[in-house]
Amino acid sequence: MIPTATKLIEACEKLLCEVSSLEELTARRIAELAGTAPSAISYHFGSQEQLVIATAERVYKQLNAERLSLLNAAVQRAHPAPPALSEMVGALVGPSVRWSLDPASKYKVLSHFTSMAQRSRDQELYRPLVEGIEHHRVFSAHFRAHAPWLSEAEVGWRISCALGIRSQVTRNRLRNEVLTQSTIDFSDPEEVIARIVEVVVPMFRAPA
Amino acid sequence: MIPTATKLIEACEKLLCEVSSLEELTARRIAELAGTAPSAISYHFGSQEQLVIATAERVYKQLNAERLSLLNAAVQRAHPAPPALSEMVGALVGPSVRWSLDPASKYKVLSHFTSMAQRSRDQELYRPLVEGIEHHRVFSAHFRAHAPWLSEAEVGWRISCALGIRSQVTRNRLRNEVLTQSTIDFSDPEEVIARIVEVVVPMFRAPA
DNA sequence: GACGGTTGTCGAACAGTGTTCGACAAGAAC
DNA sequence: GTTCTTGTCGAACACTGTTCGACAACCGTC
Repeated sequence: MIPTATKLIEACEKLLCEVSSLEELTARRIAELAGTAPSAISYHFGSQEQLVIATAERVYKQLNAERLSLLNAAVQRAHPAPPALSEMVGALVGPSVRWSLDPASKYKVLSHFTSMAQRSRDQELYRPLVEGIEHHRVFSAHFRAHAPWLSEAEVGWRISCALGIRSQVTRNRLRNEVLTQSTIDFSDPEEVIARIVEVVVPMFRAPA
Repeated sequence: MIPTATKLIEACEKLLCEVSSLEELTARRIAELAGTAPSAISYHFGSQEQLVIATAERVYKQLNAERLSLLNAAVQRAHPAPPALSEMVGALVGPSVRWSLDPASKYKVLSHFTSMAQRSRDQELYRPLVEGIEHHRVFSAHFRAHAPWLSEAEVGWRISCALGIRSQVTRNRLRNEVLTQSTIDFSDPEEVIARIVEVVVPMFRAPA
């Protein structure tokens, strides 16, 4: 017997993947798919918004696990030397880029979630998720081994920049294609990752 | 006598600036502020969504004008030499960064607009605005003078990356503060711009 | 076994949303 | 004077997320 709360999360996740716009995600449809009543959402999660947050949290954990697993694999391969900068950047931005281009992935849960976070009236709800960046600290340590002239904060800033570039390709694909005159194939994740590596690596070079 | 359509745009703009969440932007409030009936929105613009698009378009034009004016000023100052890379990057990302930190600016119109664009069911409505990048072409030309080893498309890609980094600071301020351990004052636009310049300029260096 | 109390489920009702539609008015064109 | 267009308004519609009271199922305690 699956608990209703779990069934709601699973229905919400599935619906978020199918739907092309958040307007199509309604409490009644979630409840129907979960085989329960709409009021069950409020009862178990407080609101529909918090149900979506709980759903996204699960997916985020999977994404971050994939990042760390890629990073660890790179560390193992290069051991005892530190892994190449390009491999670390690839581990950081690779999973999101691949997910965003894979229709079978759960990436749409995340993209819908971030757009919901921006629209919400109660920003506090999102604080715990936004501040959860332990996985980034792991990256920070390895990056510093490659760029000892940068402080931990400076490395953190560059990680943030890399993620900003990643968002630009996963969110504004159309705009990117216009700006690059379609010379980059933004439907090929490996090419996109290579291009990101190309601009991010120089950020870690020693100052001239 | 101001036409009703104009009054609606102005009311929408004002409301978008005051409001902290898009949920607070309702047809009835817009109509009330404009001194007309809610149905006037559908009559003049087709839908509330299209009214917001028309409102955002006006603001975008002002932002892009400011960018080009900064770029031209830099060109004049440096003439006949090309302006410094840092000044061009500043002209590109500076206006959005300053607006986003100035409560008196109309930046909230734009941030609400982009979050609405992501949620919409009808992406086609936004295509004209997203594809409008003539102002970026002007930047592209000047960047190339500084980095002749890059193709126009490669320069466009770097412009896109710079804008992605910009979005990261204007949208995810909280996350940035955590990642950089509050060593960067993200409420000071000039410091933020300097930090962006610091990571973007190396992207244009010649390959090693 | 009988009894409260907790926990969960359901459906009706509520206040709110954007949009549609028919009625009506003002003005221009003929 | 009539007809057509343009614009405005308010009532109505279908929909939204959430609340609330009724009811059922379970649990521990007497």
